[in-house]
Amino acid sequence: MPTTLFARRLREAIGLSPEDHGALKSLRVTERTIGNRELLCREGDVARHCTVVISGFLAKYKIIGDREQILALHVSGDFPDLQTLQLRTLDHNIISIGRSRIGQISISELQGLLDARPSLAHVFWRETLIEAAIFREWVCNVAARDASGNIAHLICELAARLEAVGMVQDDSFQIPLTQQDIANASGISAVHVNRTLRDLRNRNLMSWENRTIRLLDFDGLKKVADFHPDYLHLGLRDRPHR
Amino acid sequence: MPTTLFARRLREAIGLSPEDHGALKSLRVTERTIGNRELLCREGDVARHCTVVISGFLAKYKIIGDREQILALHVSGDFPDLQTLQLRTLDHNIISIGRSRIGQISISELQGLLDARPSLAHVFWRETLIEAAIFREWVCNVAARDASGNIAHLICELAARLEAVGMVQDDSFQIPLTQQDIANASGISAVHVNRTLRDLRNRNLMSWENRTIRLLDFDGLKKVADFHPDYLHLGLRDRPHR
DNA sequence: CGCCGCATTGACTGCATTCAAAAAAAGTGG
DNA sequence: CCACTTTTTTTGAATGCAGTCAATGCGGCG
Repeated sequence: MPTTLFARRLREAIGLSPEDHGALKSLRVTERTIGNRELLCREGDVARHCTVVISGFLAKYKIIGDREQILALHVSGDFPDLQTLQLRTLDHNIISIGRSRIGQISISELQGLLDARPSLAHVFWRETLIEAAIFREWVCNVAARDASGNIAHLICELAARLEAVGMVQDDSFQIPLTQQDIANASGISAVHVNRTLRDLRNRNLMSWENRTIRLLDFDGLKKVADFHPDYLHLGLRDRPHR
Repeated sequence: MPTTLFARRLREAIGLSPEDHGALKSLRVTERTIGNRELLCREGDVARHCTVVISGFLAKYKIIGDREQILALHVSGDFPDLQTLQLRTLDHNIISIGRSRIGQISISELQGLLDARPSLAHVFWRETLIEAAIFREWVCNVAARDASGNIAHLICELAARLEAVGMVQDDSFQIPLTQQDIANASGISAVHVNRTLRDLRNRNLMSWENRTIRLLDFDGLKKVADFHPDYLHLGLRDRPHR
């Protein structure tokens, strides 16, 4: 059950085989709720289980000097810490933004499943590659785009990823991020984030009230962001070679 | 032969098994030289072979508006495009900086080897995870560090990665990057890169002449960069779980 | 020898940061 | 449910770091 959204996204993208789907569903998953700003794991930790996001948002971040740099956001159906299957120690912190529900799978059990089903291992490897592609785009965001492009891109990406798991309705979706979080993600000061959001609002591209983002003009927003969703590899067009 | 440096790095890090090492060496590799600024592959391409860097430097980049954002640098022993084993189309360009020598392996042959040897597939997956960790640190660089920290970190990372394949001698190593390249990598203007390098030089942390970087005070440079090499997962300390 | 790409420096500009303070919203406990 | 506290958002004003523009110097290569 907790891996349903993950399977859904994969089915759209690569046509996950029934056997692999079944194997996924057979995993024993312990559900847990974590509160707002609660730390799921810490830099230097040695992980014992692997996490899947059931609902809510997780953020990866590192402390750099006096800044708290957000490196990635994870939504329902994501596996934020696949890394721990191969690399012993975590090199970043993971926190919940808002209240989240997660599933935890024992690493050894998952390891066993992947050994038994190499095709499933490939699916997880593929996830890692997509996460890397998202990091690359994130680098472009913070390094090359101006404030409005940067933030618009962040919103477009979240919209596309939430859409892929059916969490966008009426061009709207919920996010519990504060403007300070956006600042920590984009490398822009919180004050300037506020001004930039006002700008996007005034141009009738989007609204953001009550933790709900509404895409008033998604095409316009994509244009500002220079957003091309190919890097998310969500569509059927981009199946793996096998 | 062309995978020797790759194997060397892995042996240090995870104690690559003799069988996997042998399997790697058995791969048929076509060597090629590519000239300075020559494009190895382009965004949107469908790759037919997988690349290993034998010598020289490759850079991944994307065009964002009027900027050319460098996303990653690859040195001897790296596989820059493992992604193509799982994701059909490239989402970035790869170029040679300076003259490079690369090896090309047919994707289907490599795919076959990985299917036959799941433990080797794990090794490549692990490589992907480390690349992702490097991207995360890159995000910190461009988003959270100031100009001198950013550039110092870039140099520290290159030093550590080149050291791992034995390409640092006398605290010195060769790089063919121009200051404009550093600018494209770090999101800083070329003029400011120049000033920042002068600053690092004046503080007797490093020198950079004739395409050779000399680490005059590596510890001091690490301090400026806030460099902690753990994320590179180079040491024996961080073996995978299996 | 002359060209061209790269590095270097100065002067000016401007965008984003910082500081500060008020308004609004959200959370908390009686 | 209301009063109180805390967090978040919003705005203004001043500052400063890094960007742009432009000119010169340097060095390698044909």
